Amino acid sequence: MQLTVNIRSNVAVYVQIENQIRFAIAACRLKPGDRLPSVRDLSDQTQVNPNTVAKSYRDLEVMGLVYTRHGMGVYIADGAQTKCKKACRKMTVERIFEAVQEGKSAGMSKAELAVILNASYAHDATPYAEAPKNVATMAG
Amino acid sequence: MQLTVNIRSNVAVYVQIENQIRFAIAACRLKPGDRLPSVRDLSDQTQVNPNTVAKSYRDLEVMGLVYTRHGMGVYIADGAQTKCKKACRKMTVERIFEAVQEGKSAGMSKAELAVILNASYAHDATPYAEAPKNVATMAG
Amino acid sequence: MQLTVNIRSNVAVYVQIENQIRFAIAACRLKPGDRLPSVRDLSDQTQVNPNTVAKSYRDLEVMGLVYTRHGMGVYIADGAQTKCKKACRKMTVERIFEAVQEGKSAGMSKAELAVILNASYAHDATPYAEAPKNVATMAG
Amino acid sequence: MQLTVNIRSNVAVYVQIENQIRFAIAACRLKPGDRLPSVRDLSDQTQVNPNTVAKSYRDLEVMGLVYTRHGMGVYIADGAQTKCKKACRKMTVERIFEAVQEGKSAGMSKAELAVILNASYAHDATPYAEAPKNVATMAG
DNA sequence: GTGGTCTAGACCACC
DNA sequence: GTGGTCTAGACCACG
Repeated sequence: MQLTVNIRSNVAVYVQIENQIRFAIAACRLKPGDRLPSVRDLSDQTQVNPNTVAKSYRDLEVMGLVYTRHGMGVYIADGAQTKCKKACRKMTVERIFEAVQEGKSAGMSKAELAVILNASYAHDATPYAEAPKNVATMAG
Repeated sequence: MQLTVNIRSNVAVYVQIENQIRFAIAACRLKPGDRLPSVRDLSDQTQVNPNTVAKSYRDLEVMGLVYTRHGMGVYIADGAQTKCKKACRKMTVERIFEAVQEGKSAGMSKAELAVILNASYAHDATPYAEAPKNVATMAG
Repeated sequence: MQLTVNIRSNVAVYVQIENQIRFAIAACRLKPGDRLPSVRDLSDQTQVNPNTVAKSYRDLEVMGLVYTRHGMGVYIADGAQTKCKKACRKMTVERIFEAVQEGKSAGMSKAELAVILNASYAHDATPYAEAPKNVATMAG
Repeated sequence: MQLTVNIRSNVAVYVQIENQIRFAIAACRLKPGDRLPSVRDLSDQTQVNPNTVAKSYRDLEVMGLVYTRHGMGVYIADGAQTKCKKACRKMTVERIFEAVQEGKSAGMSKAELAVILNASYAHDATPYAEAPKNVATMAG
């Protein structure tokens, strides 16, 4: 389980952590029973304040995606994948929907947007990295 | 020039106003020399505090998209469209890029994402409205 | 008496009018007894709202630089030159002082500032026009 | 980082703050990565309302000179010095240019203006203080 | 603790 | 009538 955090992103740090874990669950890179890195380890690894990591874990527990075994660590809960897949899909739909509405409103064509989507999909990026320039230009 | 504000959106009100004006400029619905509605008028129309509207107008001025003639009103600046088109496109590219990376990371296929994009484009929404359910489900 | 008004200047229109008349008095281009253009003529000539021109004339009268002969027009007052020269000099001193303090604070040398002054003086501009690029660059 | 605000200046308070920071960046007294004083601290120190300070910081962010880490503070951005130096120089050039045009128009000689510049440079003032009388008179 | 947003209301300057 | 500035205070989100 490798997490990356982009401090300069406009997405809050704790949300970045939560989402990466949720995506990993949705994509089966994390399965029920798997153990998450300890707060301290993840904090060291990502250079993020331990309080922030703890908040992410707490939120995930509230969502019912993980459970804590005191003194043992934090584990993926049963049924997490089903919940995650639904939620992740909804989130992605909403974000694409918003972006598309904006693009339309600014006069962009459907074809143009499709090109951007394809170029984005072709690109492999660490989560929350900035979009590379060629994505923007190749669709220009 | 008709603006709508969605108080329930997670996007800040003043950003909603700024963006709608920027999109309008990018799409030539507002041209250099056109006058924006007065702060008070827009405030009345949208039920938003005048200070908030003024904040939007000030930001647009800092971006060089509008200029103020004191006592007269706020006007679209020369060259605003060029600046806007670039900036709006970049913003849309970034948002789609992020959403696609998230979707990929959660195990969604390119075809699936394309369907969402098409469904979104087909839908006519007021800016900053929530995505309608059928967009999510029809692509499900 | 030829006046020019730059709408895009950050200096208020009525101040631009007042100052140009004051400078003209200080430099003896306008002498006691000379008649100013009528409010209406100046308004037509400069495309400025008549109220604004009238305000300028009123201000100048309050300063004791002009006097109004009802139905006849507005005339330069006796002793106007003495008053103007002092006031104009003071104004110029203050503006240069402020600009120099700013330049120093931003790390500019005295020599650099002197070059800018010389370049500015060499240039003949209509009042309140933007500084031409070569002034900025030749001192770079 | 010591800031002073002159309430009696005709320059808006928030602009005074912005400019002092910009000059500090241009002169390398503030470097990329440095943290600005917190909004509340600067507010206490200068006796200015926190909203006003926040407005300055926001504007600087729009200009790309600083970036915000939510909950952490505001930091000088990479490349800020280059942007600042250019902008500060341009501002100073414009102000001197305008003042010189005014002076010329009022009949002042180049030598006279140079004397004022030298006297101003020799004087050490806190930002936005009024020009001391001797600057005006020594050049008289 | 940090900054961000929004409201409310006062006062000023310009046209 | 127009926009600009500043204050005051509340509430939220982030770390």
